[in-house]
Amino acid sequence: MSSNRLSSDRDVISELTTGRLSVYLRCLTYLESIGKETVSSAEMADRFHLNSAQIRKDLACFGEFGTRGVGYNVSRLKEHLVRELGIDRRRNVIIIGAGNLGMALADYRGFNDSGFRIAALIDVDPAKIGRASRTGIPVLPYSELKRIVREQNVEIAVIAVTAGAAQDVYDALVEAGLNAILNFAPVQLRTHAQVKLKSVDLRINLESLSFYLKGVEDGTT
Amino acid sequence: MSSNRLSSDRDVISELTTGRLSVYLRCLTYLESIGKETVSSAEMADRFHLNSAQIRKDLACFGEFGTRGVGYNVSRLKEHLVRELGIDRRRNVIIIGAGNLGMALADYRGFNDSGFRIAALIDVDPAKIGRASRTGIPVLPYSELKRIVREQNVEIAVIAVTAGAAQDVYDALVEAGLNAILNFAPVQLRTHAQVKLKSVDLRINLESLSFYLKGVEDGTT
DNA sequence: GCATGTGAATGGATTCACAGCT
DNA sequence: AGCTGTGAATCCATTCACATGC
Repeated sequence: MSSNRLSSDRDVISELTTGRLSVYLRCLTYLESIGKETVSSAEMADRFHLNSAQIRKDLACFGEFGTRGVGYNVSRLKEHLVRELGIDRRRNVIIIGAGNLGMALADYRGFNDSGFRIAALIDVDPAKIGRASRTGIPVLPYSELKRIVREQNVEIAVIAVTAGAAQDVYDALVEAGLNAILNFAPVQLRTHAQVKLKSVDLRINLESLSFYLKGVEDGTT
Repeated sequence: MSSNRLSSDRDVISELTTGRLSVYLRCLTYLESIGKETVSSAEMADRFHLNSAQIRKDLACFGEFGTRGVGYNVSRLKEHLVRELGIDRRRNVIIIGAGNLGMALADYRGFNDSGFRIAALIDVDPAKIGRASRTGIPVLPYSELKRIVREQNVEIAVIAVTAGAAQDVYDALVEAGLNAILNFAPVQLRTHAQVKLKSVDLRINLESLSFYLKGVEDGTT
């Protein structure tokens, strides 16, 4: 079993696992910033409240990175996760819909941070085109979508339009050659295989909280 | 087996199930709007692509609502889900952090829609206090948090502050008596039992897409 | 005949527990 | 002695398949 297995021979890694990898990365970045050189799975498990075996399993997907009896080297593991997550180079992102949400996302730290760059906002509204977000992300015309994607080497799109427009936008994005899309519109999109879609449904999150409160009221906890 | 079992004797219902209930509700609202009176689980399963048995199981959590050989009565089932999700009455929400994201969320349709009402934005910045979002949600001082929660009968809080401030805000919200919190800050909060927390981590979603793209590049699909 | 409601079977993900390395 | 890496065991969710009732 060669250590430092390359990512290309990884077996399918679940969505849940990759989400946790991001969490680990954030933790490691913090640990590195405070000068910690080594960390054990048990220690990380404490920090979030996770199970240490799960952390070891997650990390072991990519080869053996720890040292028995010692733990993991913080910097080395961090660098490795950065590479595995594919954010060791900058990826260009566009946001479709320059409304409230689109504008807010465009200026959001963490969207314009290591690994990602918002290249443009895109809208159909002539009144918005030519303007820019607070931090200076330009609003470009939807009609130019294909050209923008090509010329700016865009890899990821964020859908921040109304529910009614989302399916058309999704189809156009696929047509424009994008393979990764993050959707904020509250609709069930008819998806295209091969194109990775993640959806964030704000409304559902609120309803889930409401459901919880209802349970408390009814005494079901 | 009494039909129309009351929600109070439901067994624990998973997060995954309740998320789907929201989706079904949205679908039923649509079907009602186009005048459909009856729908089968198979029909709904088609619409999203889900398994019909799963839909039946999800719905059966709350008692028997369908008619064998016929399907579900759209209006009746919808009304029932609304009640089960606890949005048959208005719940007041506050948003902590009147930055880009907080402002966008305050004006977001679906946050100010059947079942929810944004009562206020809350911030520490004196320059923001007293102003309002585009749709008129007022920005109130963080120092008044407790009073606002009490007087406005607030049940849900949304954390839209920086990662650094989020833990303090979380603790203050719990202290103020809130039981349901939606967090947008990219941190692992040290949580308090009994308080329901949902987190939306925008950064993790982007990283997950990046990971997918990385896989495509490496030919792992 | 047709669609629900549900026990039984399957499939995944998490956790346990320990062998193996430092 | 300590901590990783991992098969085995457990837990939870989804799917199958069919008895039940309209």
